[in-house]
Amino acid sequence: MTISDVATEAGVSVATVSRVLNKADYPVRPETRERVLKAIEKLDFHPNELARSLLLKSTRTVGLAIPDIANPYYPLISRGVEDVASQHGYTVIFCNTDRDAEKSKRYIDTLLQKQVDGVILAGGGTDFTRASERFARLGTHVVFIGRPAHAWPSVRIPNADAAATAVGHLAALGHRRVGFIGGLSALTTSQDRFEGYTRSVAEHGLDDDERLLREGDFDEQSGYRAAASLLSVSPPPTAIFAANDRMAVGALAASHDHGLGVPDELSLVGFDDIPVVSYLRPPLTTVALPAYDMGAAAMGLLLQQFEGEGAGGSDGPAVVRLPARLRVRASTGPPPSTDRHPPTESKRRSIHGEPRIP
Amino acid sequence: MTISDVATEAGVSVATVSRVLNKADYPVRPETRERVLKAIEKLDFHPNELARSLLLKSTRTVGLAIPDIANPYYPLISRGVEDVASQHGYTVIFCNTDRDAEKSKRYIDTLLQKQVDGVILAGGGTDFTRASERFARLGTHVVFIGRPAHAWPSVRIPNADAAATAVGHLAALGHRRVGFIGGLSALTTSQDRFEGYTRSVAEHGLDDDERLLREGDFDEQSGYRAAASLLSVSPPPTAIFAANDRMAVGALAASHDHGLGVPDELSLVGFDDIPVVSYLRPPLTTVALPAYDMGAAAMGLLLQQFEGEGAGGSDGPAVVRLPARLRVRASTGPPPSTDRHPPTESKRRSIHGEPRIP
DNA sequence: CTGAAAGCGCTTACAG
DNA sequence: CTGAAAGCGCTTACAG
Repeated sequence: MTISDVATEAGVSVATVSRVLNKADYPVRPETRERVLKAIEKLDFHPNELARSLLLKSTRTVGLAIPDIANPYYPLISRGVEDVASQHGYTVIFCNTDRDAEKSKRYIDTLLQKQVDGVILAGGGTDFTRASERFARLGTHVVFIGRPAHAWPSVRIPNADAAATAVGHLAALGHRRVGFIGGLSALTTSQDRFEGYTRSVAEHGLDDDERLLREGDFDEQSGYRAAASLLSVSPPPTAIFAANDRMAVGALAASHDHGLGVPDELSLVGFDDIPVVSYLRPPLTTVALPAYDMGAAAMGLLLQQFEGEGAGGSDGPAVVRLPARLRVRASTGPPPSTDRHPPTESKRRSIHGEPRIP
Repeated sequence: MTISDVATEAGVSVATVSRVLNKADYPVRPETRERVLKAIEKLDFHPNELARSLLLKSTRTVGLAIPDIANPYYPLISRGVEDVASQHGYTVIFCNTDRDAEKSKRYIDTLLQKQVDGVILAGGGTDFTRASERFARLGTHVVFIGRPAHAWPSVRIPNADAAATAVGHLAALGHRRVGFIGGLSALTTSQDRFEGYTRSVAEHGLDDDERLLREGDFDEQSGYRAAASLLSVSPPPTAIFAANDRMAVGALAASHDHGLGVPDELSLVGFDDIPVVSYLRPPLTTVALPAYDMGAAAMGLLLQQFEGEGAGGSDGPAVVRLPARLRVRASTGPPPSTDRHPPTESKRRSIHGEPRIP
């Protein structure tokens, strides 16, 4: 079923069929157009995009590389990318890299061969640096979600500031010993969140005790273990800040299994605001990231680049900065012995607001 | 950067380049092959798959239509599809239909134009019936995840039996009044799970009270509301079976907010075994579905069809049946007043095993 | 307003 | 062992 079948059926040339298909305003005699439309309908004809793309040098397809769609942080980002793409007639190819160099490379080759118009790279890992140079050299547009190693267009989140705000919230409640469960330390995201923690500890004069630091790998189990280990430190922390929600969920389970009430005996803060955490009991205080918007914005940046093709050098790569927001829920409260540092009235107010970062 | 650039660089014809690229065993003089390889390397050449696919009539691309990747049931299925696809050199295009006829149609047109070799249709909805006929007519292979309206190759789950087993588990614990929170009743999945509930209620002589039935829409909020409403029935159920985990998570939150201890005052069973539920406290008793395997099996069926191209009619469409498994965790226990129906020793044993269904 | 023809980047008989 | 040429299904100047 090709365009020439349609042409035959309608008794016109393929050029005419192509015109009624693609050029709404091209002058075609109304009754000719009508006949062509009828033929298309009758044959249930779908133009072969392969042939079209080959000629037009655009596939209207983009690649999205993420570590793992099964990680609950990514589905919403993906939806954002996908919705905006689909609204503009683009299609998305998914790649789960597992942050594995081998897999990443294979996917990149595939995307290149499929002639994608652009790629969105999320979840970091050092492999992306060389990859993005390759894409760029071959004329494929690149957008990062997160802080890229070099100057690429990107969608950014104030990871450090948000982490500092989260720890500040605990300090305002009267906590002095705040445990930290970090993510994979190779990732800029982890580094930034740790930096925010450190900064806030210094700023509020909290206990600067390296026995309060743990590194997880962003999943529930690592959070469970890290929390269990933190709780055996003496004196134990009265609050724990985890660098993502999944680890915080693990920490919540660990607290429960250790017989500690949250927030009465231990306060808990996560990061990401993945959908389930507001349904935990207690619901989790966390830093909400606009995951859907991050995906949507990344696709928006790509679209912008497609249009600006050959627009000439502007002032540096486009960067979209999206706000994070501390969502205070019931997993945080004053430490067990509040008499040492009763929160002042002004501090208490700041607890219940929803600081926007930045 | 095309194959003729490589040919020029290596001082051979494009035919030769094509041969070293695609025909490992085609006789090419070793030093010629060497020169071609060098040229490819030097130019970082990637063959344009568009041109290749146009000729070969295969894009090595498949479409995956799911309701919503942000629904935690689908990421694992997607991973299964994606991993198997990628292992065999196939690429996956994602489509979030939101079970919306308009969107589904748009996606189907897109997939058809992109000349995908096959599609995997998951999550049901009536739109797929016409869609799959269209695909088939145009030579695109179709595989369903779930029970298709007509005879298509599919990956199946014993929804009814598993639901019956889950309710049977509650009956064995001594429950007589078991509330049911169903999913969208238009879906075969929901219908099957409800049928299992009904069958088990009859089989174990449980209260057959339609005031114990609620319909949700598979998300946490609807589960919360349905549970809240069920708890106001008099007498209230001593256990609730929700047709999926997200609704069960909502029900757990509702129980908590109503001051009911789980499982002491109310037992709760979900369905799906999405990753987070084992980290809830109490961890949720649920029916585990092999989500990853379901995706992997679906892609496997597709691959099988690609190979069996023109193999001639076998005996009906291929169907892969995957087992479900009741995972008994701490959210289920005997009802508050066990004296009425103390579980027997044999029943208690059945509680702690992990029945495999079928 | 319409059509004939070139060409996008490949693969593969066919001929040598 | 290697190359010239046809052709996959389209789009678009160009000519009429």
